[in-house]
Amino acid sequence: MARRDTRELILATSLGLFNEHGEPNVTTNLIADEADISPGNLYYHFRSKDDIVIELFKRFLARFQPLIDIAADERINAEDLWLQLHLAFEVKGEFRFLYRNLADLTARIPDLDRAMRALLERERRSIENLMTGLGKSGLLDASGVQKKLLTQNMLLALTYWIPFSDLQDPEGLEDGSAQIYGIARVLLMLTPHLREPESSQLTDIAYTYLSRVV
Amino acid sequence: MARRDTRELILATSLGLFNEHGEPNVTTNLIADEADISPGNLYYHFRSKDDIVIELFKRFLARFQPLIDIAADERINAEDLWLQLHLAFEVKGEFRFLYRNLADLTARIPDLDRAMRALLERERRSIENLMTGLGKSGLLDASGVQKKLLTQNMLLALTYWIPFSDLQDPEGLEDGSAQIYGIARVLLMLTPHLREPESSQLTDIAYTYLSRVV
DNA sequence: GTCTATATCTAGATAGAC
DNA sequence: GTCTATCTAGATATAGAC
Repeated sequence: MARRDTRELILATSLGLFNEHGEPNVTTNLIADEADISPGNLYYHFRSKDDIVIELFKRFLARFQPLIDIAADERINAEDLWLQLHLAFEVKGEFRFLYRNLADLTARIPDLDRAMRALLERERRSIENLMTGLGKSGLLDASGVQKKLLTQNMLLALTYWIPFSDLQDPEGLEDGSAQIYGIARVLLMLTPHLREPESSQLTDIAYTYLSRVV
Repeated sequence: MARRDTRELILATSLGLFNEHGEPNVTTNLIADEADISPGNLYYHFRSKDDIVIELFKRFLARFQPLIDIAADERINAEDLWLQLHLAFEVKGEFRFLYRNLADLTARIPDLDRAMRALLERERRSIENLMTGLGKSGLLDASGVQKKLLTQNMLLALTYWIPFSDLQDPEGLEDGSAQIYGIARVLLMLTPHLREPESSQLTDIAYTYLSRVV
């Protein structure tokens, strides 16, 4: 098999196994076995197991980073917000192993630690930008402290809803229903602080999508 | 040293190290070293490392279980709710290693998996009881779907705020400020759905406590 | 590029003396 | 009850043939 193909095969296999069993529970031998290659071959393509994790993280970042840069723009309507959340949860679901063992992975791999901290910070700023935009439009009614707590609550849901859901109902992530719940969850945090009619509009949109999976 | 003392010493040392470094990163040799005993002695008192984890979980449960049984009662005033949340976050902070590696610990230790699932379910019901009580008193204004999402959001924060906070600011858990934020965070989810004057009352209480740490 | 065989290392756990 | 010494298993990673 061509060099490129095997490398991609290893990555795809690793991602699947990592997501299913958790990264610490997946050995390099298992990856090789599942990919129908030898352990030695795996180490021809990757220097270490951490190297695989780092490469997967890069792929995740390439997909995810653009999504939060969009939100840094000023105005955003309800449909856009939904779509953006949808894409965000979708990508995080595809790379959910990263969030399942976040603390240990960052403790073990300094590069990942830096990158993940930076990413969380960007996400936080992205949410702040969103709220600032809503505030300027006179749509958001919340004090400074409320905004701060609200931001952290949304970030918490954006970070840990996927692992939390995985814990209780792993299948929900496969069929996409868990992602829908995640979106609705984040929107519900926001709507009580929005002025009408936007609050009701966003609530309606959330309910419409929710009705597909409930 | 008496049998009892050494056993307790091992547990206390393990808890400290687990919380600080994460359970997977703490070896039995390190525990023994830190406790100034031999590895062999450790295995005289505990059959396995998992045994230590299970015993610590039992201690956690003995502290935590009573807290959520209180909430299952009908009426609860704002001060009680605050106190209950405070105690809950305090205990979870003391045993935070359990939540940092929740998925892997439950995957590895079947007894812990069952117990943790049962605990999460009890917590969920406890929150539902709280909201049902508030609804009966005419204080809570939320639809069925909203209640469900709100419940899950609160449970998410109750489960993952501690690890999330640990990730960003480990010291906040030592001085207790992270716990205060956790409480305010959960209360803020609830207040937008409460009728006046209870909503404002609860918000004021949250702010009062928050002002101590901001 | 890929394989088989193996080195290395570390963790959990045990044996047996004291 | 506690120690020292050691076993064993399993994981990452490498060496060298093909």
